[in-house]
Amino acid sequence: MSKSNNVYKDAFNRCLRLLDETQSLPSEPELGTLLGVSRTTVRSILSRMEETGLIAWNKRNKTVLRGPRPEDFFPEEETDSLAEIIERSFMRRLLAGGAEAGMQINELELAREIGVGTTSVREFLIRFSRFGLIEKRRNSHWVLKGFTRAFALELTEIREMFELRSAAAFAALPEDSAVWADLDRLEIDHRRLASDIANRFNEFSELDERFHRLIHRASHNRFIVDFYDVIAMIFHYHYQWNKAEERQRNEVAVQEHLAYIAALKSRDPGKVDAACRKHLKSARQTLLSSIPEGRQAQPADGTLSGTFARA
Amino acid sequence: MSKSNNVYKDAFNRCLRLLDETQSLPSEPELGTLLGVSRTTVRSILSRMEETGLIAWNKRNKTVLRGPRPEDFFPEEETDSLAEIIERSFMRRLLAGGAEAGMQINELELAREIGVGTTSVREFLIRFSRFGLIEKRRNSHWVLKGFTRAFALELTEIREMFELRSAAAFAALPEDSAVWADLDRLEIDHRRLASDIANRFNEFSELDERFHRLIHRASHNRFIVDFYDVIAMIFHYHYQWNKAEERQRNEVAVQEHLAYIAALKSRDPGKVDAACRKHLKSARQTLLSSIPEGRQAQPADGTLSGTFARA
DNA sequence: AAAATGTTTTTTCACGATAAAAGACATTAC
DNA sequence: GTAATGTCTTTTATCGTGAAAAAACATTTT
Repeated sequence: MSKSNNVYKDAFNRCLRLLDETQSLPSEPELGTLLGVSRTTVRSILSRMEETGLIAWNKRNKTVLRGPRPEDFFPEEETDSLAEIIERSFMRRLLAGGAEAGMQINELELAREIGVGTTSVREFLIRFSRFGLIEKRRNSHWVLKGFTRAFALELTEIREMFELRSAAAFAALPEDSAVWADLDRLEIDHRRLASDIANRFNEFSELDERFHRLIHRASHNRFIVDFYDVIAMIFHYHYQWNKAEERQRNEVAVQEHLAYIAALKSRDPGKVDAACRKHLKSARQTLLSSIPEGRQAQPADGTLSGTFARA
Repeated sequence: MSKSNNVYKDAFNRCLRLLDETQSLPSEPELGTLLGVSRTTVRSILSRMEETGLIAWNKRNKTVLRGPRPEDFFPEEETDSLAEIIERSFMRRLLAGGAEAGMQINELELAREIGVGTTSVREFLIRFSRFGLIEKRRNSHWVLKGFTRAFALELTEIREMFELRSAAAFAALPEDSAVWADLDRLEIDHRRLASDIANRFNEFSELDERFHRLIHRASHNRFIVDFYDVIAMIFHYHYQWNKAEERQRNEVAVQEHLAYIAALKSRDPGKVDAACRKHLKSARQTLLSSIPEGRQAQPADGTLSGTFARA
């Protein structure tokens, strides 16, 4: 089957949404930049839009004939990249329980269960290994290290080290740096969210990532910036998984962020340090409380069929 | 061609060296553990040893008939794994010069030049990406970030953060921890090397890695331990590449290590911190001095054929 | 002539296939 | 009955192949 055309389908859907706003589409290169795809893909999109009567296309003229209808869109599930499909599938298994430290991961079986080739699974596992949750035995299988309390503690230890340093670097940035405008924008978004937290509390996770990435970037250190991928990934699944008291947790976090932002704006190293520490401490608590320590217990004779097999 | 049998060949060579020391070989499972391979591979090795008249093999009896001769060994270059071959080849290109920040890396061409399949190259690049020297453009090529001064500074910043913390944790380890014996052994090896530094200075890099890995392990943090892979990789190639004043540099480093070891043994946090800082500072200097800042300059019309192409 | 469109080439992504290596099961030896 | 050997099965490592997507080149339009 070689390669799915999800890049095309996803870009097509995004292009459809663009149609609502304008009378005619821009040039091919411009569309390419806008959608983040090559001109080859842009032309495929335009071809289909012409075929389905969405636009009239003649060279530079791309006139919108009608607005997009629901049936024009490709189904959501066809727009995901293989890597995303594998990651979701893998994480579901990992968090579903019954996946404990020490278990073996079987590439072939994982591939079969998800319905993809082994190569894609192998590449996924290699990429995923940097998150510290799995480990490769040379010439042999992968071993699951488990989403344990130890993992969470090690992760947060580094996070705190990195963020304290980044926050200090942030506060020391010159007055005319562009980051202060970014920070202002974030502050406004935080205030907006805070004022309607009862309804929009689930929008916090996106804001959270934006905020912390901005701070980490101030370190000007690629290892610190890259490490935030690990945190983001863990928190992403953590948010999906642990919905207990979500509203209240996020409400607290928004307030901590606002205090943290104020401290940064004051540019007082002591205040920054204190606000940063306070927020990181409660973030750690939140993460730790979501890890049931009792998960280690398991039926001793479990015929663990599936991807994760007893070692 | 599917898969080379380098695991077998490498294990065979190592097994040959074992032959020199004993009259008869141990059981198959035991040999497997000793060589770090499966019994399947052990049996292939024994088969060949029987065929070439090295041993007489009858079930449990594996009598050594003669010592190994040079022609019994497989050639060194056939014992390397594909991953090693690709890494060496890639690093040679990277350090050979003409490889600057911003250049594109072409999987297909790299694969052709090395004479391997694209899959292996892809997997190598994914694994290698965690070192922070290359970066992937989604759905497109890899970009070389370059072995620059900025890279070295970012690397050492993290290293210093991690090692200071690890060293402090090390010194706080209980008296009965096994690490103190490891440290004693390392101290002895350092003294031995110091006493004959004029001849054995090139043995330092191996000792260096052993020492720092021991310290990092005291952090009990997988991210810190794993990060040492980045440092080890960089220093590995750096040692091969920059031979200038190697003897003198290593001589200094050995003495710093000894002072560092003494500080750890004193378990005085202040002394540990000072000794660690001092050594890390000179390590950073060594690394920085080996990066010629002028490497940015390049002929403007360079027809950069090969793996790294102008962006 | 700068920037678009039209066309062709190259590269990336993903698969199935195959030999090497690991692992599991069955049998024999001590 | 434990631990080895002998045999068979499964998994991993690697390649070649082909479609999707990008990139390069050629031509037209403004």
